[in-house]
Amino acid sequence: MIRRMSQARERGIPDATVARLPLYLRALNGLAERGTATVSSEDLAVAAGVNSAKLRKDLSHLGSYGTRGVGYDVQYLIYQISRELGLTQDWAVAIVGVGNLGRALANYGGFVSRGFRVAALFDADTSVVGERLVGMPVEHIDELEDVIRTRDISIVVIATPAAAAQPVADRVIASGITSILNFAPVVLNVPDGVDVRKVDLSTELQILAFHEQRKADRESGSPIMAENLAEAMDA
Amino acid sequence: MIRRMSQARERGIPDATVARLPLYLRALNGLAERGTATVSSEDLAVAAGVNSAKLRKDLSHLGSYGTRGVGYDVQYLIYQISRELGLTQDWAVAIVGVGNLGRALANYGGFVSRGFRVAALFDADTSVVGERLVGMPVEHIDELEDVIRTRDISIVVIATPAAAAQPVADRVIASGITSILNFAPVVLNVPDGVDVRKVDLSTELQILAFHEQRKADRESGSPIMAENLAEAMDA
DNA sequence: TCTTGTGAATAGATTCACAGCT
DNA sequence: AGCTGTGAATCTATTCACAAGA
Repeated sequence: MIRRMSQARERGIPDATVARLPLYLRALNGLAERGTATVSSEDLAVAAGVNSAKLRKDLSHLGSYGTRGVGYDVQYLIYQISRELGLTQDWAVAIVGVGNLGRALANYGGFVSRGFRVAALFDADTSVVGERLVGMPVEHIDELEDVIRTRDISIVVIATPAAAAQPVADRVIASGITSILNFAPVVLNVPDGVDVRKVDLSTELQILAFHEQRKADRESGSPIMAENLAEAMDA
Repeated sequence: MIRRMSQARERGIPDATVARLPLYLRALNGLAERGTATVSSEDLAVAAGVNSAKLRKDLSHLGSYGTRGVGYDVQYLIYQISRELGLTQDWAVAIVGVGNLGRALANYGGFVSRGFRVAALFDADTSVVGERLVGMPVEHIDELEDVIRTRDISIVVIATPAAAAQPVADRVIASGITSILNFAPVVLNVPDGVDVRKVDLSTELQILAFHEQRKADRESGSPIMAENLAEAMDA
C-alpha cells in the first residue's frame, strides 16, 4: 500500500547514484558561484565528468526536478540533492587519532563547510591530549563513550594506527555510532546496520600501479599486448 | 591468434576485481605474519570481508593458483597478486602540495612499504620549500617538469588546494605522467589514457550522512518507512 | 525546437550451485 | 571428503534512443 510518489523517492536510491550525488553537488556549487541560474543535463554532466544519460537517470531517482526544453534550476537542484544527502541538518563528527592524518582532516576546510562539524578530537597519546586544533581541545580516548553520547556525535572518523582501529570501532559502535569513516588500513569487523566507508591510500596507489603497468606492457609491445591495444582502440 | 593461457591473464581483469586485489593482499599479509601457510577461499574471504564465491572468481581471473581440496598457498598468492598489481617493481611517486595532507601522506608508513617510494615533494609556498620531510627536501613547483623526467616519476599525488589541482594536473600530464591520485576536491579534466583516482573526504562523509539519515528516518517510523524496514528485514 | 525522463537494450558484477580435481 | 574453478542465473548499473512536455 501507499505505492505512489515518484517511484524512487519512496524506496532505495541505487548505491551508485548516491555515490555520485556529492559529485553533482560540487559541480552545481561551482556553477552557482559563477552565477549560472540554469543548466542542462549535458553541461552538468560535463562539469561532473559523467555521461549525461546517467546524470538524468540519477536525478530522476530523486524526483522530477528538471524542466523539459530548459534544464535544471541550479539553486533548486542544489537544495534537493542536499536534502537527499541529509546536508540540511548538520552532523557532529568526531575524529579519533590526531596524528598527521587526523590533523589534516581536522584542518580540512571543506569538512566544516556544509553539513558537518568537528565536535570532538581524541587521541590516546597524553602528550597530544589538551592541544587545541580548529578551536577544539584534543581529549583523551578514555572520554570516547561519554563524549559521543553527550555531544550527540553521529559520525566517527578513525585516523588511528592500524592496530587501534578495531578496538576504537568496537567502542564507538557500543556507544551507538552506526556510521564510520575509516582511514586505517584494516578491514573493520562490524555488526549489521553499521556503515563503514574506507579511504585507503595504498589501495588507490596499487590500483594506479596496476593500470600503469598495463600501459607499460602495451608499449613494450608483446604480440598479445599489441592485439589488446588494437581491440582497445576499436572502442 | 595466440588465444591460449588461462583465458583471463591475457585480456582485461575486471575493474571491480582489480579494486579488491589490494584488499586480498592485505588480508594475506596479515595471515602470513601470523605464520599461516595455506588458506581456503572461505577463510580468506572472511578476513577480507567479502563473499567467498566472489573471492574465488576474482582470483580465477589471475590464473589457477589454488589447490582443490586444500586452498591457496599464502606466500605464493601474495606473490601472484603483487606481480599482477605491479608491486614487484617499485614506483617513484611525487607528492605535490605539502600542506597538512601532503605531510600526512609523506609520513604515511604503508606508503613506502611495498612497491612505492616518495621520490619528490613539491610546493608553491617558498616558506615550505627547502624543508625536509621523510629525508626529502621540499622542492619548488617550478622544478616539477624537470624532476618528473629526471627521477622517472610515474605516479603523482595531488594534495594541493582545489584551485591549484587542475594546473598541476595539466603540467604533470604534459611531462608524461599518466597516473594521478587526486586529493583535491575537484573533477580533473584529463585526456584519454590518463588514469585519475580520487580520494575525497567530503564525498565519503556525504555518503555516510545519506545512510545515517535513512536510518534516522526509519526509526522515526513513518508508515512508508516502516514498510521499507519490513522489506529490508526480509533480506 | 530543445531537453527531460524513462522504457528497452546492453554491459557488468555478484551469487548460486555443482562438476571436477586433490 | 573437501575446496577450487566456473557455467548459469540473477541482480545492478550504464547507455541508447525516443516519446512526451515545455
